[in-house]
Amino acid sequence: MVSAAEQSLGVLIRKLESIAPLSPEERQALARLPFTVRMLSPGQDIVREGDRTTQCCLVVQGWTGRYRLLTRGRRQIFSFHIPGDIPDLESLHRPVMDHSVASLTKTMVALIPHENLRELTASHPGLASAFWRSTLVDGAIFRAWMLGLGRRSAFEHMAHLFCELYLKLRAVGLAGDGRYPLPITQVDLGDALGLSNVHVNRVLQVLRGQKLISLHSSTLVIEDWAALVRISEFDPAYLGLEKQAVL
Amino acid sequence: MVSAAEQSLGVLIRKLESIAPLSPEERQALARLPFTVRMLSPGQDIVREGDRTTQCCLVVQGWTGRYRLLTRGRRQIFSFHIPGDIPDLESLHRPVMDHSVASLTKTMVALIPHENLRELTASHPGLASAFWRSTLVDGAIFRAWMLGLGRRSAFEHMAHLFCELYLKLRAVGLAGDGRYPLPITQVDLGDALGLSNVHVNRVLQVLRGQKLISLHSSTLVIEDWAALVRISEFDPAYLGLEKQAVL
DNA sequence: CGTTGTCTTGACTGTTATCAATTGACGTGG
DNA sequence: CCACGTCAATTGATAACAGTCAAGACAACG
Repeated sequence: MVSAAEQSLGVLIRKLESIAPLSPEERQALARLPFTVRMLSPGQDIVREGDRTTQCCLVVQGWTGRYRLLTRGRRQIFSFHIPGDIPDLESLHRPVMDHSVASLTKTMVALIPHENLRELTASHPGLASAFWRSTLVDGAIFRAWMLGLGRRSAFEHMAHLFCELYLKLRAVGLAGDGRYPLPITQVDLGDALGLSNVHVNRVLQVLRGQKLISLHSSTLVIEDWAALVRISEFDPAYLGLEKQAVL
Repeated sequence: MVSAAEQSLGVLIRKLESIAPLSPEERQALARLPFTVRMLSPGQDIVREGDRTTQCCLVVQGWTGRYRLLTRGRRQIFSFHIPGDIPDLESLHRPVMDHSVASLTKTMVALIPHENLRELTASHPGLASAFWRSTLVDGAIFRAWMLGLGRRSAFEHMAHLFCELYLKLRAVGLAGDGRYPLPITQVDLGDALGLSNVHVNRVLQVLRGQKLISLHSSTLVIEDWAALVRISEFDPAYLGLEKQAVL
């Protein structure tokens, strides 16, 4: 049996190792972090726009997303966050949130006080640098999404997202063999892609019809990686991952 | 007569002061930076996607933008950068560019070697923090643009951008009195907003027709700030500026 | 076994893109 | 000073992509 705190530490280490190798001292320092674990059902806010935060939130199980709302029920999701991610890492330097973070699935998060993260990064510059690089990769992903929102068709945009998610999940061991769990609703997908749920549904049907992907019980199977990459003009450089054969 | 290097220092100091007050020591350290000045005509690339950089680029005069291209001539501009901004500051930590930076107008830039910036931030944590905050604000602006690209109408989105630009320019003394220079083409505006140039033109006509703005010889005049804020649901919190009366 | 949320489908609407042509502004050189 | 060239802005006509509304099917879960 693995305790929740051990699991939190595990996903965090796995994520950081996907950015840079960790020294034994760095691992020990991470192990001393106090993780306060919380379970969430889908659709619960973890932090809200306008909140002044004093802790960060590490995703341990499930998916979360950052988002903002507009009038008339419009929502834009800015990013998906998977185990190992710290969606509100920026709150360390800008404590007042300009957006919200919510669970998209059943989720386990571990809360870590800013204080402890500050000590950690002050005494371990290598970890500070890994956290910063992770923030910059998030920024690169924002730009990739902007390109999709502004200039790709719904079809290309969705194909691009599925490529991105595959590499992101695989980097932390949550995908492989051309498949991964996609535990979110079509509404969430639409709010990330800037599309209506109806249109998401139709575009998914085309992607399946063209044998690019298939979906069975919330598992996405990539049936034709090369075609997905081609039509969405996907170039993985922005994700900052080590080069690795894809399939 | 002000030398180009003095002018570079001036805009940089003004920008940093809009983020955090500077100590005399910090000013002196900034003054010791070597600025290599370059003049550019509109539409020239400063750094290109894929480049491995060894210096950063400070905008001294004119506007620049970050962008990426897709097939069929599609372009998405991710951000506008005005005097005082360092569009490729992130290259300090991720030297391989995942997008390009280009001049949008006649532009003066000052190049600063990474080396010198690293020395500067290592010996002046206050400056390091100001640079990071600036990077995080850029990230917040990305999210604001994503919201516009994904979920606002063209009309709302453009109104929102005009509000944002007013506050950004005013923060460094380049706007005031409800007006500012808007020296870019409708094509550039469209590539930032995810719209065709034709549609940009038509939306501009509506904005003028409703007496929200007017445009004379590349000067944008805000005729009805309150209405712009209302229709675009503009909330300036994300820009990280000090509170200040708007008009 | 019914309730609830999610997915799916059809019909229709609307925003924005595309294509093509014209007008306008500005700088240059004769 | 005017003719010309160039680039940006504007206009009109048409098409395409994606949204909205409404209803029904399906599936998970208590």
